[in-house]
Amino acid sequence: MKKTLREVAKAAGVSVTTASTVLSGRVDLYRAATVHRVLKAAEELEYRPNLLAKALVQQRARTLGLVVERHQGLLSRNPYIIPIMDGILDYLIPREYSLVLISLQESSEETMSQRVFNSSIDAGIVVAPLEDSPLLQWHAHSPLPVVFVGCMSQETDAGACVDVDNEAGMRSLVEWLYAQGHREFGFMGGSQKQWSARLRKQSFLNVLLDYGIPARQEWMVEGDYTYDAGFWAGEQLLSASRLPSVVVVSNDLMAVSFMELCRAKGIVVPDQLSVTGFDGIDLGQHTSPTLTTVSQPLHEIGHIAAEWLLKGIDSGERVHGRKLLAPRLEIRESARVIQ
Amino acid sequence: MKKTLREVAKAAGVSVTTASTVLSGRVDLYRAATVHRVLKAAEELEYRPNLLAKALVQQRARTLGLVVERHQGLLSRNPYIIPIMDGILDYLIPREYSLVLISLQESSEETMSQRVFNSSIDAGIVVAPLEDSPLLQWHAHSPLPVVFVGCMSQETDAGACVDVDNEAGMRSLVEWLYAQGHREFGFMGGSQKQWSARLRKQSFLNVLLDYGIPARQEWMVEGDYTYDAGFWAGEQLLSASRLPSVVVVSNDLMAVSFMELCRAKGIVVPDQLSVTGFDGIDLGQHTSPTLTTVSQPLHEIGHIAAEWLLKGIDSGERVHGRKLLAPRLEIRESARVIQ
DNA sequence: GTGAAAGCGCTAACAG
DNA sequence: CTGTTAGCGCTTTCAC
Repeated sequence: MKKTLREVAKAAGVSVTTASTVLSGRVDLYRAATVHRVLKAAEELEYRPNLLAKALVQQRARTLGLVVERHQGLLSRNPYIIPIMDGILDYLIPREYSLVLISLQESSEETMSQRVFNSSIDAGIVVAPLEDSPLLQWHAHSPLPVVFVGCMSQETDAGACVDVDNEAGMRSLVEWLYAQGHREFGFMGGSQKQWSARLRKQSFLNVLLDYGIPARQEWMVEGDYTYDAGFWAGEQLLSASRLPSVVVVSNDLMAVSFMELCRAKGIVVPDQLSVTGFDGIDLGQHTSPTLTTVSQPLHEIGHIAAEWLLKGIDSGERVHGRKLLAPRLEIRESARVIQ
Repeated sequence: MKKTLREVAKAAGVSVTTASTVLSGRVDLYRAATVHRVLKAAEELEYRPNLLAKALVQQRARTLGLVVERHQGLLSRNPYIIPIMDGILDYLIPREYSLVLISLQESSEETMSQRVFNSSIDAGIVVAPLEDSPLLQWHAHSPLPVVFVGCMSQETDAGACVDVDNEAGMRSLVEWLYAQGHREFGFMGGSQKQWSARLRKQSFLNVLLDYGIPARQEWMVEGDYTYDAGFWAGEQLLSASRLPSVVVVSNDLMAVSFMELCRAKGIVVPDQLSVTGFDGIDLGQHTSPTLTTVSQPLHEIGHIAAEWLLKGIDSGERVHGRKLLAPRLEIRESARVIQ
């Protein structure tokens, strides 16, 4: 059924070594006639190399693992992962690497070891783990290269992370809002276990501080980045004695549901209340009003993560470094000028 | 560094065979003491089996491939794939199978063989290939089990497909529109190379026929399921001498951009024109107006495809059969009653 | 109950 | 230039 190298070698009348070498492209080592016989035999037999065997002997699976925790629900509920996947794949495909999806239902150390380090991957990309995730202790469990996306690894300098510059993004957004005349800021954050949520909140507060604007407690609420959170955290915020002029929401998904809540309550966005998001997911372009937000170069993040890992795999050197990519302020309809 | 079975065996003072057998769970074959020694050694050495080696010897990689063509662009542009992936993963994870993503930039027979059959998968799930895709000739190239999603395989009875019942879905939608008083139907189809697009269009026409409503040519346009197509195919439709009362769009993505086009042109949906979609992607719930559509049980489709394949792999029998899942009519805001 | 031996399909020294 | 030899780490008859 499935043809092996040995059969090709036999058909070509050469040794397995010769067949292997020729088929791996080092063609100049052999006589043209030999090369030709091998190539022809392989062609005729429709030979397909067994990558498993190759991986075993070379100790290299040519496969990366994309590890996502599912505390936030399914992939469908984490729309920002998809463009990252595209970026990874675009880099991997021409280099003949594969991507396996590792989705952790619960991320105990146990499951992590089982599912992540048992899988035959050469390296991993970990997306947005929570602060207490065992995934952050990756290197304590495995020598495999890893790049963290959407967070900074705890480890002093051993880790590698690529992320959007959350601080710069939040700053540019708030400064822009200030320039539009906003002076009363509400904020809906994400779980403080989420690295990006902490940074965004901190940065928001810093900018307010710079402007000498006090952060009013009843306008500060905390959700968990999920669609549902926009509603329940939103309810809390809207119950304040008075509304701010703008609510800065820490991610797009919550911003979208928060806008829906506003509509349901008869609060017109942006006329009565401005709302902004963060991430730049596609959805924000289709809501009404469209969402003013800070967009992440997600495709590029995936690309860079993959690039670093392949380099690390090839060189055998540890992958480390931190790269913060520039965010882009997307000015759309959900935030308005205050006279 | 990485511990092997041999080291475990040595540490436990048993043979590799014994260690292998014990660790594979057939514990009753050995003396309790032996079992215990092996287990303890494995634990202490933090032994992780090399799945590559296991796969090689068992001729089973415990991996499924999700194959998508990229004629429609990146994954980010095919939002319906994500819930399918979730469905597959939910089935695979507890069964210790992995999922690798195979995204074909161009699907010549060449790349298909290279990328699909070269990858170490035990079976494949092919999502919505075009009519002329070599992927449909899967069995001519490989004995591996495959399930087609979102299309029927050409092969007489050899193939396996799971899909939403496009005909029933379209019928229920059009019948509902008729019941709302609509008599003038426009239609924006997908590429006729796409199986689902053909079915949906045919079914649409059939229902009109049943009602004795003529299909007016200037109200029939064809896009290609992409976001952009909603605009260009939409332009064409809106240039008709007169507008229908409703435009039935063949997928949600085009319906969304078509609604945006209408808004840009000052045509109020649904007051001046009703619009409906098909697929039930999340986006449709967040547009304004929200999109009336026919939703597919995508998670279930993924689940069933994975289930069939694992059964096929285990039994060694060819996977075949066709399963059409019931669609659900989602009545939202974009289509209205005609007095 | 347990172990020796063979081999999955391939690559990589090392001879010749 | 080409072939022989030795494994990669594991499972699996088949003896003992």
